[in-house]
This record gives sequence, structure tokens and C-alpha cells, in this order.
Amino acid sequence: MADIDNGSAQPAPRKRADARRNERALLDAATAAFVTSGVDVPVRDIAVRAGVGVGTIYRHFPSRADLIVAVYRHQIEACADAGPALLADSDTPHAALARWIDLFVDFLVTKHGLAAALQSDDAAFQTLHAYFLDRLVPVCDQLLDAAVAAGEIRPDMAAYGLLRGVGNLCIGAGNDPRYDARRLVDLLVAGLRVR
Amino acid sequence: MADIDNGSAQPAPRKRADARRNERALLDAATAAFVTSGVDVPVRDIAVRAGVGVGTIYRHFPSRADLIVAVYRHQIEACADAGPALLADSDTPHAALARWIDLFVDFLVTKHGLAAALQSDDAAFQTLHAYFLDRLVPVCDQLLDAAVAAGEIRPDMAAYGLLRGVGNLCIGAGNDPRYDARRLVDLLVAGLRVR
DNA sequence: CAATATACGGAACGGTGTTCCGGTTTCCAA
DNA sequence: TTGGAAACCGGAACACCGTTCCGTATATTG
Repeated sequence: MADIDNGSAQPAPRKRADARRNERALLDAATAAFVTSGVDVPVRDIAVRAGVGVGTIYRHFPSRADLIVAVYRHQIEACADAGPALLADSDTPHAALARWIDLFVDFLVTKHGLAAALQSDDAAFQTLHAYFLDRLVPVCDQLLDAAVAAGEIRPDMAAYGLLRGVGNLCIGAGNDPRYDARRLVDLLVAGLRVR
Repeated sequence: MADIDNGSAQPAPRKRADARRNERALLDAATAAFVTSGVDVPVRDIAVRAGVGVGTIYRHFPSRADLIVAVYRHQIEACADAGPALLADSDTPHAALARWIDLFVDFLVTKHGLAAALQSDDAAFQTLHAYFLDRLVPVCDQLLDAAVAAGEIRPDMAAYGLLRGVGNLCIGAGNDPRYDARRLVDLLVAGLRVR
């Protein structure tokens, strides 16, 4: 994964300079294009921005999902890492859960089309789906377990379902001032509480 | 809108027989195709099923949304009509709201891709969006108002936002046994209650 | 500097929504 | 019944998209 491989063996024999240059250009171009036109921006647009051919995109990022993951990896990791920290800092596990989900919503609503791509059953987005799940489900599970243990929420909600629900609620947020995804997510999290 | 216009004037001079035949064939074909392949089924598939050319589809239904509305109009009307009835029959307004939303969810989860189309900002689906809103928002508003008047729920939730949230939660339901849209919707409606 | 592996670019392909127009069918009036 | 205008039909054609493929160019190595 890393460009600089300094392990004992060299299974990654360092890529050609132009390849590394193009990969960086592609990442920058995609980042900008996603902001301007959403994650559904046509592949050719990204290629033009980066000054490369479309073939080069597919060589570096076999599927659109790989490109999306590469662009947002840092932010997703940050979100995942924030889970345990919030659990330690918050008054109650439920408060930590609420704050963590808020972070997740913040991330999603600022990326046009990402929430929709996340739920798409298109095979091209399977990698994306898998990455989000791998990173976030365990964290969410930890928060849920803590809140259940504290007797704050019902014990029958799986992290997977909750995350998908939150993701779904974020679809289209930002396109319509009448639709407040954050508020609905808050309602959902509130509905989780034991009565 | 009606084929048989028996008003005083005849502003709709009765369509040609082949036109009516094709419109019916298209409606039947689309209904079947939507069940088999979802509402995103390619236009050509519907044309083949109906035994007509693609041009004929666009003549009768200028946008895919018009076709979807035509296919599901009866069920949507039934859902809208059920609102006042439930309000009269249920123990409390909140119960009526919950049961009505359940009806809406029932409808959405059995139509593959419809919930997604409903939230799409694609211009082709604007008619669909508008029809659902025109028919369902007033009903939902009535139920919400009653529940607020009864002191059961918070007064700051608009019907539009609630319906979009419910619609969003139904996206992808039925594709994945681990995702239970109905349960999340229940949670959302539960979160609406005053505490 | 030459040889070779590596990477590049963009034409080409298959699939989709949508438009357009020459030919056909229906229907009404004579 | 029949002629012809109006309405309608079919599918070719176009634009756009993701994806693949391969002849060419470039970087690296010895």
C-alpha cells in the first residue's frame, strides 16, 4: 500500500516515476472533481483534469470505488479513530454514540453522492461498501455494546443496520434545504433509547 | 387524465384505437418489467415486452417518471386515502401515524428501486417526486398535526422531511436480509415522541 | 547507450436514455 | 365505400457513459 516500502524484503519494487506522478495527479484531480461534481463525476472529466488518458485511471484505480476510497481514506480513518476517544471523553456511552454518528453524518453530507454510492448495489461499489463496513462497523459495535451495557439503549440493534440507516438518511442531504438529514438521524438515535 | 371523458365539453377528442391499445400494453409491460427488474429496467426491455418501438413509449410517457406514476397511481391513491381512515380507527393519532407510515413502507419496499428513484435529483424523476409529495404530504401533515394536538409528538417535524426520511430508509430494503428498513422506520417514528 | 519492462493514451466497444422522421394506420367526411 | 388528412408507429441514429485493449512512448537498468 505504501509508496515507501522499508520492510525487510522488497515485494514492491518501487513504481516508475511517471506512474507515481500520475497517481498523485489523479488523486488531486479526483478530489477536486468530487467537490465540484460529486462522486459520480464522469471518468473522462477526472482524466482531463489530471491531464491523463482514461486508461491510466483504470490502471491505477481498477474501479471507481478504489478511487473514492483513496481520496477519502484519511477522513474515514479519522472517523473510525474518533470512536474510542469519544467513548472515553463523553459522559455516557449513548452520548458518545450520538457524537460519533454526528461525525459520520458530517462526513457524508459534505460529499455529494457518496451516501448514495455507498448504498448502491452496483458491483463497482462493492469495494467501497466493504471498506466502510470494515472500518466503521467494529467501532460502532463497540459504542453500541457500551451503551447497551450501561442500560441506555435496546440490545437488539446491530451496527450494520444502524450504519446503513444513517447512511441512507444522508442521501440527498445538501441538495434541499427542506431536508435536514442530521435531524432525522438524531431522531433515529433517540429512538434507540430504552423507554 | 381519464380515457372516458364524459364532461360537458370534449377537450379530449378520444385517442385513436391503436394508441389506446399501445398505452394499455405499455402499462401492462411496465408493470411486469418493474416487478422483474425494478423501476430502472431499460426502456428497450419494456418496449420489447409491449411489442412496440421505443418511440412509442416516449410519446405516451414523456419521462420514465410518468410511466412509474401511471403504474403505481392506484396504490399511491389507496395509501393517501388510508390516512384519514386510520386516524378515525386508531386509538391515538400517533398510532395512526405509525400504521400509515407502515403502509407507506410496505408499498416502497416491494418496488425495487422505487425508493431510490424517489430521492434521485435526476430531472427525469421530478414528476415522480412531485406526485408523491402532492398526494402524501397533506395526509402526513394531517396525521402529524393530530398527534401534535394530542401532545404525543414534538411539534417541529415537517411532513416533507419525515416522508423523505422514511423513503430514504427504504432504499435497498429487500436486497439484504441484514438490513431491516421497517425496524429503522419504527425507531424513527418512536424518536418523534415527546419524552 | 541499448534493451526491456513498464506505463501511457485514446480509439473502440457495449449499453443506456432520448430524439427524429419516413412510413403506416386510423378515422371521418364525402 | 373510399379518399386523404391527421395521428401514430417503429426503429435508426445520436449523445453520453463506463470499460477494455493494444500500439506507442518512456523510464530504468545493466
